[in-house]
Amino acid sequence: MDIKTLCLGVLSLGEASGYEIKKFFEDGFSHFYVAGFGSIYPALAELTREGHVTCCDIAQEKRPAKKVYHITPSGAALFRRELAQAHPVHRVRSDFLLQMIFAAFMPPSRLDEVLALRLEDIRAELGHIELCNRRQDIPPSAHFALGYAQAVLQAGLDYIEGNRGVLSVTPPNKDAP
Amino acid sequence: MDIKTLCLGVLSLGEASGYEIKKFFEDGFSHFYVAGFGSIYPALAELTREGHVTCCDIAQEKRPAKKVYHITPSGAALFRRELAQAHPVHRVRSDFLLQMIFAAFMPPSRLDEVLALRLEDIRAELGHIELCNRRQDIPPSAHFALGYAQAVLQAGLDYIEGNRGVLSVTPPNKDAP
DNA sequence: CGCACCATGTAAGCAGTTACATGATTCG
DNA sequence: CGAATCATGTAACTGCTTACATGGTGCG
Repeated sequence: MDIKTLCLGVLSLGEASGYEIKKFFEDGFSHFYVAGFGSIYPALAELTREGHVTCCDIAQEKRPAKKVYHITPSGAALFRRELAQAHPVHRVRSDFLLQMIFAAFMPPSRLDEVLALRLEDIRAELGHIELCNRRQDIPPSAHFALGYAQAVLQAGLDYIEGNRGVLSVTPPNKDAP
Repeated sequence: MDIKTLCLGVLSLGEASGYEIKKFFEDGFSHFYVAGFGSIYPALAELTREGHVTCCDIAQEKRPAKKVYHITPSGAALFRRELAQAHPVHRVRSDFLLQMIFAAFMPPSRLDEVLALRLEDIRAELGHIELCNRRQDIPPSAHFALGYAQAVLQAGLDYIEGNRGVLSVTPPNKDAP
């Protein structure tokens, strides 16, 4: 699923501008998909050229004009075809886990820092998801996706808290030796 | 962490050829890192030019000659610096969860297929990890990373099995209306 | 006899990120 | 008064994937 398909997906839920498409993913789905303006705007331009979406310039008071995109029947058909074909890939690219493999080459204080940073990130993402779960403008199945992300993040959090002990080669000295 | 750093990491555990570096990640760590030959070989060549690794041509009987790489002190220092700097990013890019958001645009049979494919992938990865966990040639902290991956995969599996019901918009008709 | 494994490398291509450019409004 | 939000876009860059090229060994 490339970014063009993703734009078609969001637009099949309703009209939106490029800016709003980015926000759609940022607010809650950022855990499993991130896209920048540098990808979204060119994708929308191409989809327009291909006739899969149409575009209306909307002037606004007290803020910049925006371009609102609508999906066309050809776009909707393309999106369904894409959904029917795509293999459900789920790719993880974790510098964190890579760092853990090589934990022995880090000073203990740095190891603590890395774990703290990861826990912080997980907690932030969990908070994000909780907020997003209250949204009414997303399809019911999106809550399934959010629940999945939540379950997986929580499992990671619990794992770190329960097993960080195995990383410290030198356990905190019990008492006077 | 780019691929050059990763190669330094593997070589700081012991000498290896490009082929063996790829296998190191493939056998067990493929869940959170994948690299192809097209990345590894050029990375090793560059590290050699920079003096961070050295290379010995080793002829073998009944199989092709291989190039065994050794890390140099400058390479080891570079790797430690990299470990001390890198933010522990953990990025997920899931077509599967994206497809779930838009599940309403898929025929029910296709939805079943997608879920089955995902469950299959998870089970395969869990099996992979279990095998790798028995390896003796990896540092103890690598088992922490493997355990993390295992916990997270298991949580995903349980979530799908426990919550796939919410995806079917049309519950099996109770009885005659 | 074909396929998988061992083993290395090059070159083209692509998807996405980062940085740059612009500018009004609103909030602390 | 600086920062964040709203809003769109281009261009360079980069890091990785894919395909191509080569060739012996061993298994079913």
